[in-house]
This record gives sequence, structure tokens and C-alpha cells, in this order.
Amino acid sequence: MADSAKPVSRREGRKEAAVAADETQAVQLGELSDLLGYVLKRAQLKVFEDFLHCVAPLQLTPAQFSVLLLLDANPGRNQTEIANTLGILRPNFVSLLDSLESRDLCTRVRSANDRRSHILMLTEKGHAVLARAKKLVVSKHEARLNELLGPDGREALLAMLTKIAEEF
Amino acid sequence: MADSAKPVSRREGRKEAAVAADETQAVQLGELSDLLGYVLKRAQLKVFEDFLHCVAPLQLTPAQFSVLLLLDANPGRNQTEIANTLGILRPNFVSLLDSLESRDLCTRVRSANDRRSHILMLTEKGHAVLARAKKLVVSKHEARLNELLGPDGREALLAMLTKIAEEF
DNA sequence: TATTGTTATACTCTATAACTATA
DNA sequence: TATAGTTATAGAGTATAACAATA
Repeated sequence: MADSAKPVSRREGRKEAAVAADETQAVQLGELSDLLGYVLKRAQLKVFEDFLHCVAPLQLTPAQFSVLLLLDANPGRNQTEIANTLGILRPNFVSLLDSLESRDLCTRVRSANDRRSHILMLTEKGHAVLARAKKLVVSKHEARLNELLGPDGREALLAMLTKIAEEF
Repeated sequence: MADSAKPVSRREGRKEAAVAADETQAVQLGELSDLLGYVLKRAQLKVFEDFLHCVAPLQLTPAQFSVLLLLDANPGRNQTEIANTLGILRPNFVSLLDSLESRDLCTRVRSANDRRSHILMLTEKGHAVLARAKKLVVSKHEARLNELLGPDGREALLAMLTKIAEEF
């Protein structure tokens, strides 16, 4: 997303001649501002955009970061297990892993028990990058959210979103 | 989304032999369950999925519904204005509009003032379909969310997401 | 026969450049 | 020259089918 798709905020969209008096009417969101799915998607895009920006020094996408986090918390799992947990289809997980492995952040090792499966592990560099990424996420990304919503607000938001994700 | 990418919920992932005692360890989400962006995305997918299901009789996607809502609330606007407001790029808005217009839900009319621009309007059928869609959204989709979160919870969630979408 | 990782493929979203017709 | 709508195109993300190796 370069800059073009960013939605117009409430007081924009005027033509040159109308800037001073803000003459031209802004487009009304109307009932859209009460549609949870719409606002949810908008908020999600904003949060991902900020995540990307905060972790830019390490060149990690949200998806890549989530894989590293999961490998750290679950050493010795295979591709299917990790992909399923993240809701990523196995075929699509292959290239994601390829990119991480080519950067020496994780490795695939054929399992001794079941030689069909690949055991996934973080490399030393993977651990180091993950540690640095976590620091950036906490100190920059989540810190900004805390600032905007307050610690209580953030907790409440997380609880409601988790409820939707798990029970809806 | 057929069914494959659905994430494994907490107590799954065991091998056949282990089902009874739930022996095989579930993959641990770990810090992922505290990452707002992750939960936000998961919740958004769930909500869109439910929206699609609830409005299935009318064959409207969330994006198409948002366009119809906006045209209803802002008659006489052109493509650029509507697309910008929704955060849709003008080139991508063309085929979206084509599909709505081919179903006789809206029309493009060349503006008399500025013959470059297309004024957008809902057709009679467009108004009717939008009215029916609104009923389905309120009575099925948003009703389910209200049931899950409670009216106060829903309001609080909407307020926080709006804040993120506008100020983050 | 079933499963793991993989390839190939297709469809949707999103993004940019460039054309045309108007201004 | 600048803007509105459009075309073409390219890249992500996501989906399914099918194959080789292994169980």
C-alpha cells in the first residue's frame, strides 16, 4: 500500500476553490461507520501498516513474525502443525518457509521417526532476530496502541477480539 | 475460503492413537495470543465470513454492500469520490462497479457539468436490494455480534476500533 | 490406503503506469 | 497541463488438485 488507497478522512475531498471555506461537502459514511466489519477491517489495515513500519529494520511481515514466534514456543513441530495453527494452508506455507530458511532464520530437518515430515527449528540467527523483533513490537508498536487506548482499553479490546476469533 | 485455512483451536492436533487421553500436545500460541494485530486479523476474517453467510441470499460481498450503502447516503457523487472514501483505488473500483451495474443495482451517468466524470446512483432495484441486505445484516449478522458481546461490549468495541482506524 | 511436503495453478485484492476524453 | 475513468499488468494472499516419498 503506497498511499493511494488511504480513505479520505472526514474533512477532505474539497476542490481547490473551496478549500478556504471548506465548501465542498465531504462524502458521508452514514451507516458504514456503525458496521463492525467495516471498522474492523479498517483498523486491521492500520495496525498491520504500523507493525510493518515498526519492524521494518528487521524486514519481517506480520505473517513471518508469527511463524518465528510459534517456532520459538513450539520447537520440534512439523510444517503441517505450524501452518494449521496459523490458519495457513500447507501449500502456501512452503514459500513462506523458503524465504525464512533462505535468510537463515529457521531450518527444516527430516524427522527420524517419520521421514515424511520436516521438523522446524529456529536457527541461532532466528532467535536473535526474533528477540530484536519482539523488542521493537513491544517498545514501538504495542506501545503506541497502549498510548491510544490505555492499558485497560487495550486489554478489553484484545479480550473482545479473542472472543470473536474463537467463538463467533 | 473453503475450510482448509481455519486455524486449529486450542485442543486439537492430536494423532489418532492419542485422541482418548488427548495425549498429543496442542501447539502453543504463546505470545501470539497477546499480539493485537494477530487477533484483530483473525476476528476480521471471522466477521467477514459471517457477513458473507448472512447476506448470501443477496449475493453481496462486504465491499459491494459498502458501495451500495455509500451511494444511498451520497447520491450524485462520482467514482473517484466514492472510491476514495472507501479506500479503494480508482482502477480497482471500475470492475467492482461493472459488476454492480451489470446486475442493475446502480448506474453511471455522465455529468453535465464535467463530462469526464460519472455520477453514480442506485437504481430502483439497487434500493430494494440494499434495503433487504440491511435487514439481513441487522437481524442476522449484527444480532449475532450483539449476542456474543452484549450491546455495551459491541459499542465499546466499535468505539475503540474507530479510534484505531482514524487516529492510529 | 493415508499423510507430508511440494508443485502447479487459479482467483481475488491490491498497486502502479499509461492511455482517452475531457477540462 | 491536469483530472476522471479506464486498461493493462504485476504482486500479494488464498484456494484446490495432484504428485513423489514415506507410512
